[in-house]
Amino acid sequence: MTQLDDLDRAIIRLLKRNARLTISELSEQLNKPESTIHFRIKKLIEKGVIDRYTILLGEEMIPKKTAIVVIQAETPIIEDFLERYVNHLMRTLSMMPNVLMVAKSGKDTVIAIVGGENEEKLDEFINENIKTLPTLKNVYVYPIDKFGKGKELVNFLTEV
Amino acid sequence: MTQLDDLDRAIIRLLKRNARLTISELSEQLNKPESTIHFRIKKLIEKGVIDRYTILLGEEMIPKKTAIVVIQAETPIIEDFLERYVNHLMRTLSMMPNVLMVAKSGKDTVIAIVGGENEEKLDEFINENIKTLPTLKNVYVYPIDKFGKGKELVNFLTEV
DNA sequence: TATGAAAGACATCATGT
DNA sequence: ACATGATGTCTTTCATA
Repeated sequence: MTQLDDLDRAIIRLLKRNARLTISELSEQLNKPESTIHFRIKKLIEKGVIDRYTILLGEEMIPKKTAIVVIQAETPIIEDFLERYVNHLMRTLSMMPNVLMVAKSGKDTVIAIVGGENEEKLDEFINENIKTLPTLKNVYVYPIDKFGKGKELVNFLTEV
Repeated sequence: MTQLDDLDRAIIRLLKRNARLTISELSEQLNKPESTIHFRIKKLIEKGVIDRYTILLGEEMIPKKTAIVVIQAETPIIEDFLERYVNHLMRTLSMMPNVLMVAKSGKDTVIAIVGGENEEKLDEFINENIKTLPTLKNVYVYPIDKFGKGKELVNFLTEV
């Protein structure tokens, strides 16, 4: 594990908020010479602490309404079919542009984060494209009414 | 709503993968003049299509094990207490560094994405810090075994 | 590992097609 | 939408401590 000092953490926090801050701006805000900031960032990237730089899309590009959907597959008579079916389910869901995240939990459960332009279109998508998938035991839908933390995951996960 | 053309989308996709690409690199990869790329990016930022630039943390900084936790609050005798209690719950969870995301669904449900160094520490955290919260009706824990899409949300949400 | 200075690369802007 | 060139800013490298 890599040990970070205060300067490393300060750089990371500032870059998380705005990765377009120049080295000279960082140097000014943190009262360190440009070459030091440059050296630290280079090391952080080399060590893999900073993985990569990316962009977040703005409000007008992202779904206005999201929901977390918990999907449970019916246990088939032949055990081995379950794993294959759940994998197939994950691939199917992953391909849908409305589906922001897909994860597997346990043998028979798939959890997805789903987005839509508004509440109606989101419900429509879930009813027509998820609840209709074959061989499901349960589908629990948790519409998100308000984020308390991590709201921006939607901006991050949205594709164009 | 803003209408994007193929060039806009191509720029966004490349910047999502690597926001440190220079205008000249983008210009080369997309076979368009630098001035055009520069102009497009400027417009995309002005229009709010690109919200901001950020960094993702690497594997060694992020929790190795995550879980989605669905928390239902007990309905109190006095209706009005429920909203206050759920809001309090959200604030409490949001302050925990292990908690990557918190969202409210309906009147009595809070959903969180929680991370830990490994399965044992994650379970410990959930058992000691979440299941022990007062006035809960149910806590469903869905440990994530595998991501099918959106895996990087963990890199995005992790703080230092 | 930290720093200062210098060289080279880059973004930005204005102007014109 | 694209081309070009002028300008100032930023990154990167290297020598030194």
